[in-house]
Amino acid sequence: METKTKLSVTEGVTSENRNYIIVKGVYPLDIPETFDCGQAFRFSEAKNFDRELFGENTVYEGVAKDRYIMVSSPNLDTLIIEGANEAKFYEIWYKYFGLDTDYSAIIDGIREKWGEDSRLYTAADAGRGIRILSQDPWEALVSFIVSQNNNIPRIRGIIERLCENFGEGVPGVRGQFTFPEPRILYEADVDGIASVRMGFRAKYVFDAAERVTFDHGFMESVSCALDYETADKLLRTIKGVGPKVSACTLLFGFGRMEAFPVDVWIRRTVGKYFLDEEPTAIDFGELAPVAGVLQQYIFNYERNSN
DNA sequence: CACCAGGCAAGCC
DNA sequence: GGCTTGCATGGT
Repeated sequence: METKTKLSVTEGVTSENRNYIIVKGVYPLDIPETFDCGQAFRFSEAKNFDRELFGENTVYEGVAKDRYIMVSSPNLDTLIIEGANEAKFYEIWYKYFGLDTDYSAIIDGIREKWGEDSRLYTAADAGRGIRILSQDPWEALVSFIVSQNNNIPRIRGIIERLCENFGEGVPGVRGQFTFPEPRILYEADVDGIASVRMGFRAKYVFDAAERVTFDHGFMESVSCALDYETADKLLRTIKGVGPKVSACTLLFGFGRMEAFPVDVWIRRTVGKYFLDEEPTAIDFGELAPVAGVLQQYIFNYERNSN
């Protein structure tokens, strides 16, 4: 599902002397939907932003790949990023925002396989601006360990405190921090990690930090594993990483689009989508390689329709 | 004040 | 192997 349409990138500098780019041809991409659907915890709506550049559109800000950016999507075909030039866009953000994947083809595929009146197509259509972000694997691993038996607002708070306490300040911006390196969290020990009020999850994050710090090939082994099952088994040798956390880490951090995280929402509603099939035995057909995208449409739709 | 939150490990049988 | 229970913390 490689994307075929060409993007057009315009770059410039704001009156505040910040780089920006305007990318056209990104259809379908919706920034608020993408950052609010529970896959990333460090981007939030910006209150102060350059109205000359962004107008009255909703703007999100945050740190990814150790860089601070402000982003908006004035329509589903346009992406504006402040804090990047064209070279950095192709080097970092093109992949981060999933622009190498043809989401129109996925949504068309859903309509063809399940029909226009199906609940799955309704969910996909409603969330058609969602994209699976390609996040840092270590950040994704820790974030989804923290997510277990937890709610999204509190997950965000915990991750924010973790970065404030153990990350590094991003040069040139106040109050923005990088995600802490494994070794820093290992050295902080369980008590230090627990100080950001993540409760029983601190010992799991410590176990992950210890593993990644001292087993240098670990993340690479997960990344390079030929089949999904091998990567999944490796991740689950970390304490606190079960099927759900592993699937989310592989989907959002390692780019394994075939991962299908089964959480409470999926378990509760799977029968409305797939005729009482077991979540682990769903027939995705040709869409199996991107089952994670379908999962995200369902998660988003069910969570918002209450 | 119970109950729940993008689950999991440990302890049972 | 499958099923039950406790878990830190904060929001409703």
